[in-house]
Amino acid sequence: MNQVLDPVQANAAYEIVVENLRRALLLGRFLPGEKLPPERELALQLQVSRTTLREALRVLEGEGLIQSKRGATGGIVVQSPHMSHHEFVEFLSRRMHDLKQLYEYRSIIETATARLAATNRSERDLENLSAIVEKMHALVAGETLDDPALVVAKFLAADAEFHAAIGTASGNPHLSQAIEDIRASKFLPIGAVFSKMDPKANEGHAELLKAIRDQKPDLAATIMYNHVNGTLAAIRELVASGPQKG
Amino acid sequence: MNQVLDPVQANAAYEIVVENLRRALLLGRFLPGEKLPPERELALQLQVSRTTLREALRVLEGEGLIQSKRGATGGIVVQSPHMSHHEFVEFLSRRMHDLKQLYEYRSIIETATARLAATNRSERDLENLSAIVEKMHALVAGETLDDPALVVAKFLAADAEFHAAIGTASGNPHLSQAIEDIRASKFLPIGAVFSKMDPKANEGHAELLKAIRDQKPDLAATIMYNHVNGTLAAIRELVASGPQKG
DNA sequence: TTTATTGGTATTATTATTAGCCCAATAGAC
DNA sequence: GTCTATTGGGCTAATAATAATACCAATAAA
Repeated sequence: MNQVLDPVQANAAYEIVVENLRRALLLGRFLPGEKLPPERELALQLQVSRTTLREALRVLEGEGLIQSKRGATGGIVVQSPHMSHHEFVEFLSRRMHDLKQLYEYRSIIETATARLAATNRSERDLENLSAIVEKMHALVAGETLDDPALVVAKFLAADAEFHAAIGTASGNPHLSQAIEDIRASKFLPIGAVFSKMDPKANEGHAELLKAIRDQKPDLAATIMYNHVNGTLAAIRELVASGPQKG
Repeated sequence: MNQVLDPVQANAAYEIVVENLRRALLLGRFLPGEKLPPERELALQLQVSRTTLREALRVLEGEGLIQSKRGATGGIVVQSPHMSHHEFVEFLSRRMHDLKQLYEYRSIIETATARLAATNRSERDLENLSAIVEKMHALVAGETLDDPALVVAKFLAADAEFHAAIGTASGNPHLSQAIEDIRASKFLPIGAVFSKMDPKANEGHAELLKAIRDQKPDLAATIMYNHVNGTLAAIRELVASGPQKG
């Protein structure tokens, strides 16, 4: 008999915890500077022992995503991403092939989702989407008031929420899941290009919401297509212009 | 802090093995009547202990997918599916809501994949696809010679291969993965409706191959769309007509 | 009858995970 | 300044899952 079956890799519990927490961090469910729940509470929520949780935390600490501090005001603090412009461009150009494939996939998924959402959206969906768009608008408007890195992080978290909400509005859980998976992909640096394209991206969101509210599937699909591929174009531009600069 | 994180479920090793083997069986990598490799060899391939493997085998035996026999000519024998027509219709109508969502998703994924494949296919891809179509043609032609249930199983395995090959031809691994995941979904009974629609489905495959060979993306997409939704329509018909019959 | 091949079973490590306890640091309350 | 509450850090013993190994039982062909 041929060698038909791949070895199974029995994931250690702490590895699963790492993936779980990393996903939450990448989706912006915890912002830089914020603290995660105390270890004892986290262990309860995740239903693992504190030992196992701590093993996972050491991994994430090694990756620079979190940092632990002892004491009454201590805790598990989320760190902000830390790549220099040069490192980031380097990272992007090395991953360009994978990124193109990921964005091709993302474009397919999210375009179809937007189209469906325009048909199936409920009033509740529209309320959610409006609230998120307003939140992003406020963020962009008040940009100078806060730490810029934190504003970007908040904007990205809201952006993730927005796309997730469109997934919900589509009514198809497979699409929702796919959107979240793409977003949580370790190599999807939607984030760091946003300093360049905040206003435009936010306009796109407002247009998209309108198309969904007006139940115009084709228009919603077109806007989403341009939105996603606009991000990819921005990445390409960055990579093309980067090497000369730095 | 709000209850933001879901409990992790540390999958037992034997559970992962179950999923692995079940997926292989659902994808038709082992046909009914065939034997899996001996336990000791399987354990080696999967890189788990024989104890763990056997635990997994007991689960699959419980599900009626395999059966173990001792002795020199014994082994782990793959069983054929065993639902009666009535049970099957019952199963389908209970799952109709999930099925609609799954097919909606499948339609999106596979239509986009066919479109890309028509552009990106290599000569090697075309050879693969031709070989599979021919194999299916031969199966349909020689239908009376063999056990009909086995012919259906072989046809389904080839069908899975065909769709997977289009995924490969698209050049996008995310789409390939999605296609395989959908196919392996426990509740996708592509299988049992095929006794009704063999010839038509096979014609669709030939047309699709032609469109991909001629590099006509829109045509390939249209054919795939009709192909997938034709299957769903067949399921709907079955469910609609079933209750009166049985 | 022998022998090779297979699944079935039992025993004993080894390892991962849990549960529980106490220590060390930190900052606010008194 | 001294408590006190809260946090992460570290240790140990118990438990459960998994692996490793050996041997038994059935089967059929040589």
